[in-house]
Amino acid sequence: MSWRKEERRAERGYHHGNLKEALLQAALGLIAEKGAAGFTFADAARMAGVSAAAPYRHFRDRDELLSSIAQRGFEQFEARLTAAWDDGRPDTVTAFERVGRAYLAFAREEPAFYNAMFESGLPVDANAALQAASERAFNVIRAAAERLAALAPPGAPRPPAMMMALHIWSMAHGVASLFSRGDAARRKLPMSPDELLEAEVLIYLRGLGFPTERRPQAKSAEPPPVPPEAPSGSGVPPGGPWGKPK
Amino acid sequence: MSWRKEERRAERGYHHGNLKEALLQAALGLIAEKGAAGFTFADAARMAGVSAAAPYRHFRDRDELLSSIAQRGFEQFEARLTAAWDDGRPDTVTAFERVGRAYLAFAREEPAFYNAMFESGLPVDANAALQAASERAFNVIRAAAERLAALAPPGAPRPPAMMMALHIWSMAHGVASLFSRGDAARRKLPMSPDELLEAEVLIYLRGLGFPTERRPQAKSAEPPPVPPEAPSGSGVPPGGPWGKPK
DNA sequence: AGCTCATGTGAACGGCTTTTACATGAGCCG
DNA sequence: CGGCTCATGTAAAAGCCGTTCACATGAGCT
Repeated sequence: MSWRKEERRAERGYHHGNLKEALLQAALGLIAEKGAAGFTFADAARMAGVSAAAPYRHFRDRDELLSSIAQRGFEQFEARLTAAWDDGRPDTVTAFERVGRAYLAFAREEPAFYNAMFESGLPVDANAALQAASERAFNVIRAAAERLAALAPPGAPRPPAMMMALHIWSMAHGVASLFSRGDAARRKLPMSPDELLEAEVLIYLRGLGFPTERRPQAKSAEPPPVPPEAPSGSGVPPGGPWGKPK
Repeated sequence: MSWRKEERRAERGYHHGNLKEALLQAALGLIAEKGAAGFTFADAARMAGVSAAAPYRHFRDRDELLSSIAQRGFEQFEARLTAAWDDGRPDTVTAFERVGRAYLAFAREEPAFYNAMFESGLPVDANAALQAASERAFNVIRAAAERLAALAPPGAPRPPAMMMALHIWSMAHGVASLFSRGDAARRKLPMSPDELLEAEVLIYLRGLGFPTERRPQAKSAEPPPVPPEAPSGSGVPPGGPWGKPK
């Protein structure tokens, strides 16, 4: 197999042709394997079949490659959250929970992106484009929270949508960081991270007085009536959001 | 100032006397400054005034030093959470929220420990002692949740204490990670991380049907009556847990 | 065909981690 | 007190990484 390098060189010639992309892909794989801390610029170059100095033609330094990956991650993240939200269909609460699950799914299925985005220790404001991408992703949650806030039961003071969005974000991020990723997933739990987060969000929404049942809503007209008997029993499946304790 | 090294050597002689401790302290300072990723074994040695090879007499490798710090961190963390809980005085809900604030305070005031414990990327199960220390810290939250669960309003199904503990942990960790530490703290927020977490926990507890007012409770006898008018107004300060929207 | 400039190479520097052979001296034993 | 021993520290070296620099290559334009 020692002809590999020469052959690769012969195949591609002196110039790679698409090195930037190849480096991003290589780095993605390496980060998925060994984490952002273990990832090495030289390794990525080797994997792409170029010398250790070549990457510097495309990235100022290792950090810039990392933050490029983080930026892409935020873009894909935004796309997945947007798809999960699906403009609040079929009803706001259901869609909202789907966003929560999408958050966890992303953390689980794209560990490299998630790592670069949230665990690589690179400063949020290092790159203006990065920060913007991060904000766009958050804005999906924020917009969803706004729709949800608009459905708040009348009478009670309306919760600020921004606060709700931050709360949901912190729940999803907390569960993902602690229980849903790599080594952390090895902590033994009585339930899956998905179930854990779903219950958490349901209880939270109930605390805000929302009906937490899932059924189609009027488009955006009158909010469904809150059962007058007591919000604590409103529409939650029997046993509450956490199922029956055995 | 170039006599410094020789003088230090003269002061301490060939043997340091307390190198292990000195290295831990040096590492703590370095991690606080530059994060666990930027921290360097060689730097710690330099700071302690010894050669780069000396640390290997006390730690198998860099990771072992890191996990020693994480372990100490979990011990101090446990102590602070235990103090905050204060065995549920003056009432369970108040004490519970104090635990939440203690979580954030620790993340803020001991960034080096927090970093080593949660952000250094070292596997949770690398070290049995580390894992045990981590579990002891979590058990404080768990025990508090158990006391809280015992106060659950009668009639409704009782929430599993373990689940509550995990929920609270994820909220505190999410807020700390996203908003309360280093670079992340630079995200602009409409409220302080402490307020954010407090509101989050209050809403969550209300979602479980808990009275979220703060007033002395009977020792552990009958839970205070839930005002029959509506849990959504029960004891929460005017404006709800989030203050008045302006 | 010739030129130019983006892209890739190899060598070199300094720094880090870890290992190895050797140095030192604190504490114990006789 | 004298000598031994072993924990603790040192210097040197190997191997890796990030980064820079002068130089090579060849794709695309004129």
